[in-house]
Amino acid sequence: MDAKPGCRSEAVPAPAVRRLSLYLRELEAMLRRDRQTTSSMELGEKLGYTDAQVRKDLAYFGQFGHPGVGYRVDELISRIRAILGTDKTWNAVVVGAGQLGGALAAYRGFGKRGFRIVAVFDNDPEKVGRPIENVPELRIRPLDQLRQTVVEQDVQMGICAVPAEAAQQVADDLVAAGVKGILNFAPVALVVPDGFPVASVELAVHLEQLAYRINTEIVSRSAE
Amino acid sequence: MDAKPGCRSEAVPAPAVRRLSLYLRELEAMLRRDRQTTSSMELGEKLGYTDAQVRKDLAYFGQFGHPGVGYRVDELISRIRAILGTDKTWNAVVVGAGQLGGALAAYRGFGKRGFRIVAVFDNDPEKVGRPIENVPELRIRPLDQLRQTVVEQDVQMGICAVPAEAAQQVADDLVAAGVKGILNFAPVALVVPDGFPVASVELAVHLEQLAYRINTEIVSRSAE
DNA sequence: GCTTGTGAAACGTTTCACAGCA
DNA sequence: TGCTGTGAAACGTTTCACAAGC
Repeated sequence: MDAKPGCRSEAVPAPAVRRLSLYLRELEAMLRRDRQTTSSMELGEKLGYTDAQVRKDLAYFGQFGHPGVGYRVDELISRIRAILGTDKTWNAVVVGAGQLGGALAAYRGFGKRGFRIVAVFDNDPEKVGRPIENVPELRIRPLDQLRQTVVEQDVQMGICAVPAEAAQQVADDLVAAGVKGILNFAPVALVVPDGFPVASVELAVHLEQLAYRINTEIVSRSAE
Repeated sequence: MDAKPGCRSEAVPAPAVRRLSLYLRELEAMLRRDRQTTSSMELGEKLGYTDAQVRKDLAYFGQFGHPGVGYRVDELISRIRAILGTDKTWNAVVVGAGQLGGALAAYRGFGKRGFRIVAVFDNDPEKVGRPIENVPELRIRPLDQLRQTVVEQDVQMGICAVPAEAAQQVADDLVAAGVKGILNFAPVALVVPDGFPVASVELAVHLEQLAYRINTEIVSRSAE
């Protein structure tokens, strides 16, 4: 993706890393159903990938399988967690205490995967001091406490849930406060230092992709 | 992506379609700043793509540019909207009136891009009848009214914002009710009829990708 | 001059096919 | 026998480079 000078890129494809997260999710579901082992074929089928794809993805990181047997579910879970870095807990803050920010701060899915929201920030004086719905221990703080919180609570990630107009300033604040990566929900391309990790969740873009696919689906159906 | 038999795939790469949405967003921002024209290079730089990439993406759909001049902003906006199908309004329903569902139902970003949330559903009797926060005209309805609403209000899309355990049932209900595509926020791989459009927003997966990138970023920095 | 549109080359990813091992 | 791990082939996407046009 971004080949940096002086950095031997032993290139793990970004799509492979993304799929790793999905394998992990399926494996955890299998574990809940008391499955002991699985195969590249079974794992792939559930997610719509070929067996070769699954094996290749895993092979980028080592040899986790047992020929003739498959993969031990619990073992593979540990390995993938270690690869993704979610074998330890990550601390994150949410900036923006609107409805989306509130929902993200309260979202249980993050906790289940090793992420903890330790604080929520907003500059609206009306909101500061109020607790997050369903999470009374999280009270909304003013943005000028951001840096202090990041340092004191060992925060590595910032989640940006403010309107587009405010997002770049929030990104600058988060970078300055010392977070190591940003998950951005605002519909703008953030400008950050070179190589700084940003992941963007484009809610409207996903609907647009869906609209496009629905239209072309209909077109190709009628052409059959 | 999915080559169907009997369907001549004149193959527009999926990544190209995704970028189209991002170009549209940048172009709309330019329009607000009263820019008349732009170039593939300017557009690409804002989003981190090469000029050739931008031109190639657009070329899949026709010839929109003016050699020596560039692209007229308003013209390109109309063209991209027509390609994506967002030159007309799409109606969508949200299923799941938890905090995430409520936030999505109230999210202004959808309306700005041509999507209208016409109803919100939940089976919790405590929630049924209550209005969505900040959107008093949206009252939560029980799921048994789903099909009727889809038909009567010409709903083309369903947004699934329920817990993982309930998501497959909701997907089945949405397909049966007649929606043409699903935007899924639950952390499961939905099983739907072959070729049925589903887009998934994996909130936790994005954080995991970020965790991975933060870890490898640090590794490659210290290796420099 | 500058910028698009586009074949051709370069690059990256996925699939194939099979050796090797339980 | 069954399944993994992996080079090699196939495929798809991005970048290059330049002819054509304003």
